[in-house]
Amino acid sequence: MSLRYALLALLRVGPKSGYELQKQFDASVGHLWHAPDSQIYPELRKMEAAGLIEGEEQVRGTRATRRLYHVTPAGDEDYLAWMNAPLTYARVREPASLKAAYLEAAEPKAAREFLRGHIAHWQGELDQWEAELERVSARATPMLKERLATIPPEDHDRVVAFKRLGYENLVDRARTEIAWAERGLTLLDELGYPG
Amino acid sequence: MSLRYALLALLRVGPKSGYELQKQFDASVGHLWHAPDSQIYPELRKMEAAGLIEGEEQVRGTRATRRLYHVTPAGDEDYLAWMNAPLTYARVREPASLKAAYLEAAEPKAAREFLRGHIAHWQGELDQWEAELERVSARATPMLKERLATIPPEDHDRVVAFKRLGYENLVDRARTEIAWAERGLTLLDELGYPG
DNA sequence: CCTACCATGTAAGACGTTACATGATTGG
DNA sequence: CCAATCATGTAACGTCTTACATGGTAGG
Repeated sequence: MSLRYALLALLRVGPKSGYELQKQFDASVGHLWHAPDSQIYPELRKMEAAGLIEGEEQVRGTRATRRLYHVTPAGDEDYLAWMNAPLTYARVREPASLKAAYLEAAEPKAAREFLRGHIAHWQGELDQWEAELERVSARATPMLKERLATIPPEDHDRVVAFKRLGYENLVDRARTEIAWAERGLTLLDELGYPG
Repeated sequence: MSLRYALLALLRVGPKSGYELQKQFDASVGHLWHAPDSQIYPELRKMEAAGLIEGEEQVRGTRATRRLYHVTPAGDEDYLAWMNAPLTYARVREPASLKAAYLEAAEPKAAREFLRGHIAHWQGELDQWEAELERVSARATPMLKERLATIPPEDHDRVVAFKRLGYENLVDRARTEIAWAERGLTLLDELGYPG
């Protein structure tokens, strides 16, 4: 259900086409909530059917069209209701924990590669999120610029602070995962696993 | 796909019925990977069809039966292949980050409640995982006892160490989430949100 | 006899992934 | 004219959740 609200968050900044949403998704909210193209278009249609957004058919060249979507008052209301409602948490489902808990079944080499891979994965994520955090702090991302342009200057700091908070959650997460996997590697050393 | 390997991990310890798996799931792997009853029975049937496990029909009383499943050599091989293969990581999908990043849209009271709820949620998880970590360290959980009984004593420490490692991942995660949300509350204070 | 527990599912729908599929326009 | 980019989807499949549905047995 969060895809809907991720899309509404972007559309509330200004009207966009499915294609634009798809691109900006990857470059902004996509860091927080990934969604493939094939999910965005159908979801937009569903949201339109539910009256949350309205698409305006626009001509492009001679034959092509594009649908420019904008948020309706009902959509705005729905978004705010979601923001004001408590979040429902999904039960944990952590493949890495599951694997770690039974790691004695893996070959020593595979065990070490698992932990190294874990570090590599989260380091990659961390790099991206830290870079995005930098860009947000510098108010340098296109979406953020567009968004700040629509609100009074005295609110800018607040908006940036919350955006930072969102990314910091992921940065913290990645750092924790890396530190844990490094402790795991130390454990393998202690257990005499070949390095 | 991890459900399959969570079930195999349990069945490798000893043969069990769907019902036993369901109960022990909640009390052991369920902490690492939640699955509802309605998913376990069909998955067991699929695994049997794939030749990974075999079910033995047992009589219970006069009319009732139960299926006791045990792992086949093919199932064992499949499990070890999974343990030795690199883990594929899913893209991030963090509703809490998403919400935090747009928290200026929430009412001040709702913003604070969101962060307090986040702390409450992860504190609840943390309590459970820490308790389980204690039980694992004391080698006091039924599944672990059953498991240790099947392997040579010199391997016990190793098995316990990995089990601890798995739970520590979740403990670390919960602590990080709590610390983050507390920083978020401090931010709200700084922004002059009513408390 | 009755209650708690043992035991096993189905059905509908939401959500997500991967792969496939097509065509127009703009700028060089 | 060709490549990059704009633009919009469908199809098939798998996963997960929620709710519904049924009956037997063991122990007091």
